[in-house]
Amino acid sequence: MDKEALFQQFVAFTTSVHEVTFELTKDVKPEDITPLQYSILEYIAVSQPVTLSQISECKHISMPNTSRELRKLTEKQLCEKFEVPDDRRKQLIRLSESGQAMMNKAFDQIGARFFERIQDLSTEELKGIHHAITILQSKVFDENK
Amino acid sequence: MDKEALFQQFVAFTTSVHEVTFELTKDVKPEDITPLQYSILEYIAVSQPVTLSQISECKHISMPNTSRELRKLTEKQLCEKFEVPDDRRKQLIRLSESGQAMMNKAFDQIGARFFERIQDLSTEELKGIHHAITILQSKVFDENK
DNA sequence: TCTTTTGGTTATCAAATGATAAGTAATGGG
DNA sequence: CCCATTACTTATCATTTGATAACCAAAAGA
Repeated sequence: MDKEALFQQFVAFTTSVHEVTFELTKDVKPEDITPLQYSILEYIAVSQPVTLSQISECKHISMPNTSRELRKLTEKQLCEKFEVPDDRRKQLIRLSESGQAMMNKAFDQIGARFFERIQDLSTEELKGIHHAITILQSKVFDENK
Repeated sequence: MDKEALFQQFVAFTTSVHEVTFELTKDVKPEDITPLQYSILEYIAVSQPVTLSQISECKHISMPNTSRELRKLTEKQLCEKFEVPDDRRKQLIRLSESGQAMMNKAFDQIGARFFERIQDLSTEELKGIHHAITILQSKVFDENK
């Protein structure tokens, strides 16, 4: 097995993934939201409720900057902070109703483009894709190395 | 075949890919080079020789900004511009020797991390991965939809 | 030839992001 | 109870990036 060739293929593949996700998500970010803020909202949408520290760590943003962006997002009424009873230093973040609506709309658009992209594939092929993703996810892109 | 579930899996997968590529490439960008400049160099490295317009289009950077970043890169002696005989408006960009050396070093580091990541896998598993990437590349992440 | 288009440049400005220092309040461990 | 640590905030500054206008020269088309 030629590992070097596999690496080449891997690099080309990740490039394609970045390019395609760019295509799928472009223009879905609503007006007056910065890319960074959108990516934070995306993370909250998937993982809520989350703490500031979690956002900071997972998105690789320093705590001061995370705090700043989150203030802006709450000012825009897109998410809300809740105190957590057992540790009054922490705060749990959730999308607000309008924030949730916004992200639902965004995901709908992305989904529509995704379905368009796979529309011509047979059930067999879709199964193959599901299987391929499962393999890669578990063997190469798993978080714990 | 539940397309909705496949979409969920797809989203989680692309997130993992972004995360892993971040881990693989972090700290490989040499001092005094901005992220944007690094990504341009990466593109040149893979696709050289390229024109300014190609960089602009593929990396989604406006021509003025592409021109600016490229000027900085040539000032840093990391790439070189060549005139193209049959159309004197165009310029072909290539990595300079030191630019090539820099990118080789970066790719070596990334490769080392990649190999570490797959070191415990059997030949069978590696073949499976190769196959999985081939499937996804052709059916989902192909450029022409 | 005249005009339009293409490929690229320069200059300038605004906005987004990153980095750092300093501070508060709550928690937890001795 | 004291001290260190955690979670988060505020303020400030530098850098990076994005966006726009105005420009030049070569090429291509009528």
